[in-house]
Amino acid sequence: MREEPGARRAGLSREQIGARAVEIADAEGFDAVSMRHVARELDAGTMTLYHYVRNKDELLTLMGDTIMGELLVSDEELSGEWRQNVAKVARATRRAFKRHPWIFEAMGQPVGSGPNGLRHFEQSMAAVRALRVSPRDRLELIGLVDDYVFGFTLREVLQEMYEAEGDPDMTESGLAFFESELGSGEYPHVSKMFRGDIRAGVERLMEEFSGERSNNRRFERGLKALLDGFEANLKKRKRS
Amino acid sequence: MREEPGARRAGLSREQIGARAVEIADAEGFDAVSMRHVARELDAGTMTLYHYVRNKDELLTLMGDTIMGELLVSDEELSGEWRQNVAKVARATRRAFKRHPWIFEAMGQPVGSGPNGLRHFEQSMAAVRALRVSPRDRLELIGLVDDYVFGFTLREVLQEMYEAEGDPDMTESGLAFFESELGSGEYPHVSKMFRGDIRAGVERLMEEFSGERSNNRRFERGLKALLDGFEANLKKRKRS
DNA sequence: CGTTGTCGTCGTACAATGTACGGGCACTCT
DNA sequence: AGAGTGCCCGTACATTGTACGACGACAACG
Repeated sequence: MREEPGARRAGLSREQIGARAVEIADAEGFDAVSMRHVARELDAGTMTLYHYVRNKDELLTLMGDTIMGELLVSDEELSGEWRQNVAKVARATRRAFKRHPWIFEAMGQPVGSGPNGLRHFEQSMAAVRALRVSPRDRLELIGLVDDYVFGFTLREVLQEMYEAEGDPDMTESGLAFFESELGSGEYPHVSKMFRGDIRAGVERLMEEFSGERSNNRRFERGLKALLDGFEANLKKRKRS
Repeated sequence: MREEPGARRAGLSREQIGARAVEIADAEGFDAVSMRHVARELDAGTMTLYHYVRNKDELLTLMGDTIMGELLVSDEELSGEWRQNVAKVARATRRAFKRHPWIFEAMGQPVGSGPNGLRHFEQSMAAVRALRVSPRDRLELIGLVDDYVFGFTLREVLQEMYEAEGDPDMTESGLAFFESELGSGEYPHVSKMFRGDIRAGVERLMEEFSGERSNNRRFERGLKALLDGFEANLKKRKRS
């Protein structure tokens, strides 16, 4: 039940709107985020939203910034060691994205240029403050890490969405497709991985690369590799 | 002009449909890809498409696989050195994604599980065939590289889209927002980068991090860091 | 107190989209 | 000739984003 038409209500705020939209997306999926739905959830008329956002794209941007707010780490957690700091921020980022997997369906809207994006940037800069290199190298490092985390988490989330669709028929037909293609002999290097029983091999591989434990380990190893390589190249350059 | 109703025409194929849809997205943007538009471009009735794809999502998946076909490298380019092979595949991937930036707006649909995705997988496996490690490590490596390339290119493409909107008003207001936020003193580490003139500093930084030359260099350095780190960790593990 | 203007609110209307449904034509096989 | 099969597509409908304009509440001012 809404109030009288024309009534003054405790005015909405952009943050509030963004937060509600995020809740809807979390609960009912990204496609459930329509202007009408968000407005209804806020006990407001649909068109009222348009006094706070220019259009739906801006609402999506708002949602993006809401999430950027979630990947902030409390300042006490940041010590003097840059590697641990970077790792902590990276983990928080992955966690936040995994909490809101639909974020990747909202790509195409700028994410990370809002206020909270700026805060994340500041935090990243703070994380590497003890690293004595040029500002450019600092930027390159945090960009690199962000890119890796983004790519990794995107794949992870898509894979989980795919599995969660729960359509065993789809899984079955996908597996059958895989099996028949593999049998064609066009994929020697892939086939070599599954000596003999293709189906069992694929299932083993899927399992090995999808469990949470396994994903965490791969995430950490990739991050370590990235940081190790970056550090090694730094030292090499300094020496010359 | 279409032919008579009911007329037999050289039947459409899924590949053909996907390719046309990709052309439309390239030329007029992702939002221009509607069932009606694609059908019209193929001189077919709208509903005809539904005999080749279950729904629009499947069309998007088709488009994704079309692009996956573009990031294949000719076999002769793959030598015996795994690092160079991996780098070549990575560059081809980045190039293909940059040719079709809208790909990132189509996320949420599985990309990479179609036939061409499988071919890319095979090619990646072929690229690292000379690396004498366990299959699991091989998989981890190519996954890592794909993730990095994905994340890097995504950021790159979004940034270019943002710049290309060409709305100087938006750029101006963004800059003003940045400037006022920076002035608030809440971002000490970021501010320290721009001693004095914030606006000039931001513009210099934007330029430094957006030119094609600069992006190429960052891409290569990130890739090198990733591979260096991975290789070093391999050796360390083997030694112990 | 009346007038005027501004601001937040929203109902209505419209164009565009995805797609369910059902019917129609050309062709193949019996 | 008749029956079946596989493309083909027009129509219809629900749902979406959003342009337009009206209406009420409040503040400022006379």
